[in-house]
Amino acid sequence: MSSENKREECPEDMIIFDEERGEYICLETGEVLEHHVIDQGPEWRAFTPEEKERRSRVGGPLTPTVHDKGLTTVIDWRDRDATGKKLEPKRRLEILRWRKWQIRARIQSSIDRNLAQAMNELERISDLLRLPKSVREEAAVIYRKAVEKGLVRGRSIESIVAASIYAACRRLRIPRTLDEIAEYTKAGRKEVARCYRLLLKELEVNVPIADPIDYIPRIGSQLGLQGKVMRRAAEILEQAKHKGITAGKDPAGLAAAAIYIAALLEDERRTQKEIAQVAGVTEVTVRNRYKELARELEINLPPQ
DNA sequence: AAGACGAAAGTGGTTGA
DNA sequence: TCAACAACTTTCGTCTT
Repeated sequence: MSSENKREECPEDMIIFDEERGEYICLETGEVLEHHVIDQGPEWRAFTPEEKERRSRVGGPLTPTVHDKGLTTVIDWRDRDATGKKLEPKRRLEILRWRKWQIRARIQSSIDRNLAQAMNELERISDLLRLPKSVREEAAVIYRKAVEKGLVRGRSIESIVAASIYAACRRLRIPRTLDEIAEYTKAGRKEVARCYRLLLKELEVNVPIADPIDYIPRIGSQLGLQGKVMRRAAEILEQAKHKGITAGKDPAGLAAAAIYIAALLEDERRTQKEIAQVAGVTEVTVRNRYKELARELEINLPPQ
């Protein structure tokens, strides 16, 4: 398809994935490169002999988000056989025992039990946040490592799961704030943040520093802004980064401020309040950041 | 009436002795 | 472990559109 060609034409670092809409967007041209990419699920074509070998077995794809990697058989709860006939009482008892045994075997060790529960949590939170599959799987891998290292002992599964999700988002550069994730946990922001720091320290999970530019497509699309506004905002942030005035600042706040300025310049004005709300910061922060950006970069704002 | 502005005081997290 | 510190928030009165 031509959209694939377009994506190749675009320089790598200028492509941004807007996971809200499932689109790849080029920051240079603002062009939508690929529509409706919901997530990158397993690819079922096999190109090499080994791949064929790996994929020839029956069953779903192996996936780390199911605690046993999706390999269990589930015995139906209905007391009927494959043809739908009711089972004989004796046979029924046998099946009952079998079912019980299978459940025990499935959730055998404490690690497995832990993972089973954790994966439920992971799915729950990921669903609420509408996270793509790639993040869920990354989070599952991180969580698994945490369990294996015994980091969960003494802490709630939920908060470690939330921390894993946050780490996965950061790794894959899918901007989600800690607050958004912590919102769906009982543990609260503070505890999740502590677990997140623990994960960083104890596992070798390296996380790229949060880039405010990553927040632009999300905030921009939620405000219904045109591509040119987002491009302008990205330019502003790029300049700011070179000037070294972005360090230590909340990336969401910086992105919000850049968008505010860009929207003014492009005659697509949005109020500080609107922007602050979707960016998850206050108006005051948007104000402070945008004043600073305008001053440092000597941007002349149009008179209102 | 709504938006923008900035001062002042409070919060939570980081850093360095 | 404690205090200093920067960034951010909350709140509020004032000015502008």
